[in-house]
Amino acid sequence: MALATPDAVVLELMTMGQESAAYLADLLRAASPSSPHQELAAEILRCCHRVIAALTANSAAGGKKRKAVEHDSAAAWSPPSTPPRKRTRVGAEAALGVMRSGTMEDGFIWRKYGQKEINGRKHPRLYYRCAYSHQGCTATRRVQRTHDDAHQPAAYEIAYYGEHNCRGAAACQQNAPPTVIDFGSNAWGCGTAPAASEQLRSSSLDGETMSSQGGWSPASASASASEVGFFEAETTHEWHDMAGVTPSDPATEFLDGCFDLESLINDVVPFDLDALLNASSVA
DNA sequence: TGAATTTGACCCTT
DNA sequence: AAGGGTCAAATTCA
Repeated sequence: MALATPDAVVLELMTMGQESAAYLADLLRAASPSSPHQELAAEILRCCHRVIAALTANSAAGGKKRKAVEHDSAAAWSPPSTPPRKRTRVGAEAALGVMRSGTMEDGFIWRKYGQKEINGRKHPRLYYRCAYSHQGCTATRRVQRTHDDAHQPAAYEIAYYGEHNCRGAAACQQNAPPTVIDFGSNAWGCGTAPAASEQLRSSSLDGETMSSQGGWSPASASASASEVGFFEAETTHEWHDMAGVTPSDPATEFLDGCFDLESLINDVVPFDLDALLNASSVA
């Protein structure tokens, strides 16, 4: 699985947006050659082009490269008689994907192996590894509850490390129910298999139990995991509202894509998009 | 009784 | 030295 930096993610999504906008412009042109809405589509195209140009220039200038995950699984599972292995810190930069969700479920079977109080965090950080780790699966994840608002459901920030190369992942994918969003990846692309859910026992996290449904963004559904390394999923509750708005035409699809992109940019990408657009228009 | 979870300690990185 | 990730013995659960 390729590492996806926020810039790369934006670039991918912007490219998709650009293609959608072009398609939208074609549709508008075909429907009504003199439609003033064509200008709007053209404006969207121009914006996409500017962002892509700016991002391309930015990466060409030498953006920070994310460190690759150095999971030495052989050493990690060496018997106690061997010398102590060198533990590799899997910091935030090594995460293959980070998501926020209203649920901790993602369809995989995880085994908790640790819990830690983190400075400045109200809730402990939970450490899980794939239940099929004995098959050599190196996938692990870190779950951090992000806020505890009485008016809002729990939100979790989940960072994924390593890749699922176990049979469990394949089985999971096969059993994915219709509610599942396919990310086009065997690493993330499976949903909540009921059997798996029941094996997931509730953790000690405030006595909470895992939700039986995952909440994934429909807008993210068409993106592969390699394209979206970090995205935001709404809570399950909010999801059902979104589920009713099924993209039925290219225009709606495009707007949904913009919504997804907007949240991604607002919540994830640490740069000022307006400034970026201004800079690229000046250049 | 076996499997999963909890939790304090250990160790690595910064 | 502090913070964070992992180990592994103890505990809990089905």
